[in-house]
Amino acid sequence: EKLNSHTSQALGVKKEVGENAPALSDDELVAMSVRELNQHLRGLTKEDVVRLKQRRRTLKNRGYAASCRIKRVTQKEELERQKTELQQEVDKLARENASMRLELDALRAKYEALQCFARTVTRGPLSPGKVATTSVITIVKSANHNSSPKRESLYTR
Amino acid sequence: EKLNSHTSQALGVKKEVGENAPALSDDELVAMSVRELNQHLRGLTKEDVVRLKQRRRTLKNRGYAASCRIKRVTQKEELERQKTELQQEVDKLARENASMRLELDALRAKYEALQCFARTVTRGPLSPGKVATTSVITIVKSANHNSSPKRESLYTR
DNA sequence: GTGATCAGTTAGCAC
DNA sequence: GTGCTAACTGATCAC
Repeated sequence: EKLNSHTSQALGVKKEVGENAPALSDDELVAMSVRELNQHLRGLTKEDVVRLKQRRRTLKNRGYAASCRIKRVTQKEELERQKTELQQEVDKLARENASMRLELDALRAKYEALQCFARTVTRGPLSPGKVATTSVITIVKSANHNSSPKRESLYTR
Repeated sequence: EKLNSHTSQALGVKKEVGENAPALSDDELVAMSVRELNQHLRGLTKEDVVRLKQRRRTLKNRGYAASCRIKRVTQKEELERQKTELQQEVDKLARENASMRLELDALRAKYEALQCFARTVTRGPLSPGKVATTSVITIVKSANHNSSPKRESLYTR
């Protein structure tokens, strides 16, 4: 917005095109090496040398400020990116967690049912097998309705 | 650093203490309401009025710039805080996940062991009712190997 | 001397 | 007119 439209005028940099100074542009001046700069400094007033060096410094500073702002923005974006990434990981883990919990509950129920069945089988080797079969079916049904993990754990340990 | 040490001088604000202008300080001027300001404007040159208003505007802008920087820093800190929070949540969920996976594996092992046991037990007796019992076990067993929730539901319901 | 960053200033946008 | 913010500047620090 402010841009550098004024610096070359308001800063009072001389543009004596009649001399050996070929009216350096801001871009040229800022890109110049110190060696190159010194060549352009020949035949200039000591005051002009100071002014030109100061203009160069100011132009450099302008660039530094720009990269500073870019860096700031970049870092902020990076933070937000990492935040999004972490949030996705949280979601993924939470889903895994939930499905595992379901699986665990289901397996506990099945285990419990099998346990009851095994108990009845080992307890009554003399009684008719039809009774045992019927009891297993009943247990499987009740295991489906009972989905509380806490009470189930009493049986599995 | 630069501070406001120059503003009251370099900006050329008149401090005619001999008149009815009591030499406003920066703090006073910036805290003043428009109503109050107008009272202090009485008897001043139109030029001075403009200058004083401009000084007020500049002082205000100085404050705005400061709060803008504070806001920027605060937001960055907030982002980092949220990031840390999310990272902790990830760690917590990952731990839960790992322990559940262990629990699941352990339970699967126990279940399989019990299943083998039940199989051997039911194979022992020679009564005629065993055919029905064996078939029930077979159903339960196939439900175990198949850990997909969708297909499992076919057996548990 | 170079690069980075802070505080202050200015321009310009939005309300 | 008020508040905010991008760009710029000068001061200052670290290397």
